[in-house]
Amino acid sequence: MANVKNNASSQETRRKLIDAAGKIFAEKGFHAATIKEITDQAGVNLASINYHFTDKAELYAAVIRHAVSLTPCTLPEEPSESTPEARLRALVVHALHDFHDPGRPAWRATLLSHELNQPTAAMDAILDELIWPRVRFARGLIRDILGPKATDEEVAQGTFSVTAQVVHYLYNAGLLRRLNPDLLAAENVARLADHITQFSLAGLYAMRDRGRKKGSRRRP
Amino acid sequence: MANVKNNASSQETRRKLIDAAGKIFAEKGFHAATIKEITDQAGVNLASINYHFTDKAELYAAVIRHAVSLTPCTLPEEPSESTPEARLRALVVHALHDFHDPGRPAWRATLLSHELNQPTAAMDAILDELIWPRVRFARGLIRDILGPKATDEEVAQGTFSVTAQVVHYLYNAGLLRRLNPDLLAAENVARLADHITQFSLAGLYAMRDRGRKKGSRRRP
Amino acid sequence: MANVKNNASSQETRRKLIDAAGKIFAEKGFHAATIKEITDQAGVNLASINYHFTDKAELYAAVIRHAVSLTPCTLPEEPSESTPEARLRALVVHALHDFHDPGRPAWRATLLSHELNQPTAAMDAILDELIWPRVRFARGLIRDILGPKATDEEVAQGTFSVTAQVVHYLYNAGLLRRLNPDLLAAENVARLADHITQFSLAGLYAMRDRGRKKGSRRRP
Amino acid sequence: MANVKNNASSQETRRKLIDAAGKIFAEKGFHAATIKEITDQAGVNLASINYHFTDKAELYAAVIRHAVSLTPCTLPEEPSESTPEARLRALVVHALHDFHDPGRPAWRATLLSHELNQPTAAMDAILDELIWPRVRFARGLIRDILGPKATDEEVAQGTFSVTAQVVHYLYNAGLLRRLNPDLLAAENVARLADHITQFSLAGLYAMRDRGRKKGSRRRP
DNA sequence: AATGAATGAGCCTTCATTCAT
DNA sequence: GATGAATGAAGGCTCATTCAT
Repeated sequence: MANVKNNASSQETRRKLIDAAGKIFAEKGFHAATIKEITDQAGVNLASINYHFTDKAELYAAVIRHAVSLTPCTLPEEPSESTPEARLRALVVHALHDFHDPGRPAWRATLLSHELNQPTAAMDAILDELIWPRVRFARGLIRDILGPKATDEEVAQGTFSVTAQVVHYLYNAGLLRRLNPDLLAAENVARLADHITQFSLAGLYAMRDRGRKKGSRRRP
Repeated sequence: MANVKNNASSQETRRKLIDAAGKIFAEKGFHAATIKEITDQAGVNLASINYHFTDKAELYAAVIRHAVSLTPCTLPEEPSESTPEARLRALVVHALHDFHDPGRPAWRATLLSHELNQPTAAMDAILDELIWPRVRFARGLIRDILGPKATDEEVAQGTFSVTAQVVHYLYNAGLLRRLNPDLLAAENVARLADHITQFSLAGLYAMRDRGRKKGSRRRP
Repeated sequence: MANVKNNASSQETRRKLIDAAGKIFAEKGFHAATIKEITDQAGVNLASINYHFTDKAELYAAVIRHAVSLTPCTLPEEPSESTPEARLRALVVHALHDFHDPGRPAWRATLLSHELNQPTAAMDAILDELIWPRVRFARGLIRDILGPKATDEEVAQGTFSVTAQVVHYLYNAGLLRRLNPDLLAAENVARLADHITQFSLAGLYAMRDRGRKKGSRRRP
Repeated sequence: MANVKNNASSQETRRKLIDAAGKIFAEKGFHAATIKEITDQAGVNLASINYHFTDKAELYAAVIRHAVSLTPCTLPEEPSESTPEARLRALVVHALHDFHDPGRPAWRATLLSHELNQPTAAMDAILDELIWPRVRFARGLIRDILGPKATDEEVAQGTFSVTAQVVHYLYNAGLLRRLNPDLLAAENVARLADHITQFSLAGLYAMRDRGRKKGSRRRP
């Protein structure tokens, strides 16, 4: 009851604070960011943070929660009769766009990758609400592609390779832009998505075929 | 001049400071780490840092430089007549082991990934001495695999996908360990290297074959 | 004008605030007490204090005034023909009970002793309405006991010794309880009152007798 | 080891801080006192408190410890063949002078009475090193005066009455000065000591005599 | 009359840095 | 070269108070 303020103006201030804080935290990290910077950016009083969030740490947690909640778990729902290939491509495209969706605050991606790099208490929420659903979804899809004989380890390996490429794009964008200016250019995202899909499908099919050979050899 | 101390005991203090600082910086990041913590850990006087490194920032830079220097550019020198497959596997295995080499301070990997995530001025050195040589090496290898007709973009894409998997393993180890305890277990690193190699080769071959088809179609 | 609110609900809020404030001020002193604590305890809005009392300081003054008003100057009205001994005992008993009267808020005694220890502007009111009447009453009684020849100084000295014992009991209860658990036990108050009366009477008689001897010597 | 600084200049700063803090804490109490006030008064840097005492609270504790240590337990050692009367007078005079000894910081008495009124963790030290030795000493003396037949309760009661007068003088000096300007004047301390002694002796003798009568009546 | 929101002043504390020895 | 002491700048937080509704 103490921290639940329902007034409209209150919500507005909270929103401004979370916006500003998200930006600054993403730029500088938790410790280097100062609450004065944040409140200045938000155009509110310095003591507002304490009033609305008790604490700098609580504000940070709220920002993370907000960032997570901005990443709805609407995974691409292809008609189940679609080919696994189509579904994989949908997944890759969705992930690549979703994270850098221009409709979302620009700091969302950066902040989350910070948190992944140096987890705080807020990490659990991210894991539960953001990571796990996607991992499960991807595993299901990849199991479909690898076929019924795939072992759990093979599914995990395949998921690892696919998500690795997506995550690399998402989290190491800053570095990659310096290494591959063209590749990362916004207008080329679709081609990169194509590449990831094709590359991964080939890899997965190879896993499946090798599995079959092993299997047929094992059970002649 | 001012910062070059040649005394033996002086060098010893510098070494202790860099060791301690590396560990603490890796754990907490630059801002959250305090120089008192570092000097306590190093067992030296609090003023030593300013004496030997002028600055907290300078100490950090020195630590990064040290970490970089600890990562010599000894890329796997396979006989050039080896098959590209063998050379790719050597690259993957090398990268996976190199980063987590037990002969190096445990904080080296963490610190470098911090720096990649939130670059400071020290980033350029890392890029030049650590990243670029490896990227160039990988690109050369992948160009060999993709064949002479591969475009620059295709080389970059292939390199992206291969390095993505290695980097994912290296930087997101903490997260991955929670998602795939088995996959990341130390004793399974070799199998993961195998998987990455096979998966990537399949992907690269698919790129090559597609390129050929496209090429043959384009120039009949 | 401004501070006189006549509404019934208003008076109710004032009462709740004074009650809560009295308790908290007594526990922690003026500075350590926060108005949030007080309003929480009172179950009213945080801004109420400023609305009803203008100020934290004004609230404190009001609390003190209330505490003083709760200590009516009903001194023991023994029939004047009673022996001085009986009247002294009545005074001691009255003082011992009056202060810790269970019909009064428990914080009254503590708060007043705080104020005596670190006087604020409210001190004058206490002095005028609480202390002086009692001192005058006691002096009158003791003058009766010491007899007409007693000097003003002797009266003051006698009053000092008698009130010292009462005040010691009242203000240093916390400490005394640790030194003399038995002596301070509630059920033994009557015996302590007896003791104080007898002890003091003996002391006063000795003063009187000594005074007479001196006097007879001085005016032979 | 961390907080034990042995340098001469360090000790000097600590002394200046304790002096200033003692004065300010005595004037305003712990919460109302600000460390800026204290460091200004001491003529040292604001951060010195943290350096030497870690904390405002630790500084306060150090001040109390210092005040206690300034009150050596040198109780008046009258030749044991002295009359109890002489020894009682020595005790009273000693207590009255000791506390307000001009050779001691003026804030010592005030500070200790604050602490008695609102005990903090430092209270235990005061009790052990300051209060109890004196209480034991006084009880021994009063038992001598009351004679061998005195019960423990009688000893406690007698001690209560005697110490009440001393304590009243010591702790309520501020108030008493307004009620009895003459009585409390510095030049009259000796006469007050005389009065307390005589008054108390009379009270004690009365206790003794009453005890004897009771005893003789009880065991005829 | 009452309340939730907002504010600004001020306090304690931390910390990197400098100084004197 | 090394150390203990000192310093000032700045940060987070608390709190009494005010404002708008």
